[in-house]
Amino acid sequence: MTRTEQREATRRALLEEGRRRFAADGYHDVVLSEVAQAAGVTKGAAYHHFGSKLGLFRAVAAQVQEELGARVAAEADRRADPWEQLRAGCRAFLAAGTDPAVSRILLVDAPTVLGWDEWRAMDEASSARHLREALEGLVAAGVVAEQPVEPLVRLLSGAMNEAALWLARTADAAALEQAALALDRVLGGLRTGAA
Amino acid sequence: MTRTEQREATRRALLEEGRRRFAADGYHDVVLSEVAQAAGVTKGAAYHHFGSKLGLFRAVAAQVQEELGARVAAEADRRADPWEQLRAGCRAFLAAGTDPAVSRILLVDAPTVLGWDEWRAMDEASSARHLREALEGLVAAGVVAEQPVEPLVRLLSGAMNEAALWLARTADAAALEQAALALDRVLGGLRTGAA
DNA sequence: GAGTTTCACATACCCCGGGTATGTGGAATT
DNA sequence: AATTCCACATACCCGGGGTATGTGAAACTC
Repeated sequence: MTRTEQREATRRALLEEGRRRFAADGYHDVVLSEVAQAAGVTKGAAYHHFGSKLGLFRAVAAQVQEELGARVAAEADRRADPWEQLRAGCRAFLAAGTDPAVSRILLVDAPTVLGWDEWRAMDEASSARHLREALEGLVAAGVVAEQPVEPLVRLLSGAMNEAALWLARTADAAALEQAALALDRVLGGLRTGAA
Repeated sequence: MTRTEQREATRRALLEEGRRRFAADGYHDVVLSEVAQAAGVTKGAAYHHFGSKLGLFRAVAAQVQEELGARVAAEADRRADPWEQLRAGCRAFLAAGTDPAVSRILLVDAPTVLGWDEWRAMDEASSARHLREALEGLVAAGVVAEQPVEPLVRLLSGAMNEAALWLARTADAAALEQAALALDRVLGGLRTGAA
């Protein structure tokens, strides 16, 4: 095995095992040497690749965040109408909350582990950006009333984050539909010709 | 000084210093022995009163939460109309986010330190309860469309939590008004005779 | 293709800080 | 006045993040 191959292999193994444990046990309860051992290497490898426990977490969170953003975007792009794209994206996000990797890592631990500012920057780079662009497009198209988009993005982002966490705890299948309907009503308040 | 007096005094001192440090530095970066020392006692006192570092944090968070709930309720009670009460309460909550004790302790650290379930139970006992009762009242009065209130509470609670954190970072005074207006639009979507 | 360099780790160690077990002195009880 | 009680103080343990250094095999040089 060539060196770059080996390097990539251990890096992936650490990332994978870290993701599994961070999602299951939370940042604080994960011990780095155990992650390394389960990945077939030692703690030294983890520090060589990620510099610190926080570094590994950051890499894991970034990966999960990217995947989530892609999933939401993909679901939105299956619709033609911009308003339906927004709705579909929101629903996809809510559904994604059932994945502990999303709920535990991204929504619960990341803000306090990475700090709120870095977390927000990370969120902005993926899922929040889609939300912002969708809203800006709707404002430009006159579907949503002219207004500063930034506060709106924060409100909706927070609403969905919390709702996703709530859904993750309530195994009720009907809850997802209820939350989606409630979100529809809330979003409906933004439409210009709101009925 | 009598014993119960002394007991209360050290307890209050620890609570006060802990609150200050948790708000300023975050749970992880606070070292318990330093809190105790600044409070004029030793680590032993802290363990005697609160059992663990987490115990102290729990007590601090509960206190902040209670204060916040009272503040929001007080602001709401200054209005007569139920709909205006809801708006006033929401605005008061958003404004409260500038206090690091609220933003850092309650909104950022508490969910991951106490666990999301305990955090939610705590939130429910104070601020979220007011929101639920307000919404239930409005539904009963026919102002808000008949629907499951639970998902709605989660959505709005999350929206305001995140918005409060955002406001805490943007020293802009206009931002609060923008966020309040955006919240008005979102809430407006819930009214039955929505215009 | 032997020697040299590089580098991806492994090994051994440090040390901070949460937690615990036990001591103590003064208030409360009898 | 003697005893009990209890709110702490003191001394200690130890898990786990971080670091400094060693090592062996791949990659490069001539």
